[in-house]
Amino acid sequence: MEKGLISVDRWTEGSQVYFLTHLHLDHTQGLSSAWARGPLFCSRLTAKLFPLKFPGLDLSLIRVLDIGSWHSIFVVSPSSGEKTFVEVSAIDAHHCPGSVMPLFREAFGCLLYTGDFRWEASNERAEIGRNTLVKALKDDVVDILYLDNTYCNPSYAFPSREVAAQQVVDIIASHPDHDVIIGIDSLGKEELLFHISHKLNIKIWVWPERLQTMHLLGFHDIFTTKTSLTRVRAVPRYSFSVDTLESLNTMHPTIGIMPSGLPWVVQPLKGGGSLPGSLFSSYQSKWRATSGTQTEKLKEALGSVDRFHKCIYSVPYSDHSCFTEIEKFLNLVQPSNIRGIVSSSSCYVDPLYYFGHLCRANQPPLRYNQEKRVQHKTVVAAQIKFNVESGRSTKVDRKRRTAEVGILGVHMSKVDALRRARRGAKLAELEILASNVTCIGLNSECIVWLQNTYDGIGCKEYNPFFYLLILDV
DNA sequence: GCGATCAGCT
DNA sequence: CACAGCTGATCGC
Repeated sequence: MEKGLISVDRWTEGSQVYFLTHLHLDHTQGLSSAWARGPLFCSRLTAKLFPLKFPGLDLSLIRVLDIGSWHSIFVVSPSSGEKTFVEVSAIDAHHCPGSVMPLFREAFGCLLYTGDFRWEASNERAEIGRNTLVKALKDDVVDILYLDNTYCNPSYAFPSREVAAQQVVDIIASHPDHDVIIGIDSLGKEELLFHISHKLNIKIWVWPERLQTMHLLGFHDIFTTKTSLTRVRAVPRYSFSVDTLESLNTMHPTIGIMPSGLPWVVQPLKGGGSLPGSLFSSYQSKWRATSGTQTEKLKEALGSVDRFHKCIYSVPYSDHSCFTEIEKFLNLVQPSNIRGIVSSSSCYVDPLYYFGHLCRANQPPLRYNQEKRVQHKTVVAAQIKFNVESGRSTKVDRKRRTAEVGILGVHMSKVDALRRARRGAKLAELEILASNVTCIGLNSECIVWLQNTYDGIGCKEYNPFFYLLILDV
């Protein structure tokens, strides 16, 4: 297969055209504000979000792919020097805002790259996605399907996001006097938060950069950075921990909710399928040990909601397709061949293991433009984002550099400050706040307490405490 | 000094 | 374990 034409979610040198499926960090490794390697195709929404994630990026390099419409891209075969074209369309991947599945058609066939995707069957939006895909494919056969195989195992079974969102609403409603902390990422889960806000008629706190994102996505009223306006806060997932929750509970009754597709093994394993025995054992033993029969009662009451800590609920809200959804998707697409995109997981399963029988590799495929197929020898070399284990150097003893002391005694290096600035946090304002802290009502006891708490938890600017005590004074 | 990359962690 | 992500440290330019 000829390399050097097109890369998807891969940013190394050597391609003529680059595609981004969505703006999650693990798909943009290697992409930076200084990007200059070539035209960058993405969805309209991703293009809109780009300046926030990559300020200073040369926007003239961005090419917008509208969902369902076709674009012709001229490329040059590195080997023969021949000019040829690739047609590309985009299907909504329903993973996070702006996420798309690029569909390529060219002389040698048809390729579909799902990126990360969720293929729900039950709602109107999913129906539109399905119709867009059917229309785009027409009579073409997908020769190679690059598949998001994150949950490509029958063990992974979880409900639609609509159902999971209602489970979250039920949990919050059943804790009317509790504060609520929900762990989210920099992009995604907006509809969950919208559902909560809509059903409970409540605003939702998010951190400042996330509010900017929400505004770009068109949400203008339901999100706030003022903690006094709501008891529901969505915080970065990495600042969400048992320690954080326990600390918050020393001040005010607080529950945590983790929306995630990960630890859900609801259905028993069917014949032929097995996961390594250790895969979930530690996770499961954790909540079994701490919650006992209460967990069972809760599971009965709330379906597949689990509680692995007395104040933390885990809800099966996933932005990736579960096994049965992958199956439905494959029944629809019926590709000639499948390649899994996600290979880093220890429970990686080659999609062919479960879905090989759905492939029509033995059938003579009906290809797009048979004539051109004979004339040109170029193929799309979609470079796949494989997390191949590279020979990593052995561990080196690292000396801990003395950290500089920043605002409020929080350890903050220059690197921190830079990263913070890149994320759009207003460092200067925070410093002013800190220097005038007595003027805005925090007494010295409170500051000492804040310093201790802050250092003790080890979370930095996104720590719920931080905004609780500082930004909303 | 800065960006890229790695290791560690959740 | 790791859905996606942050942080600290090192290395090369």
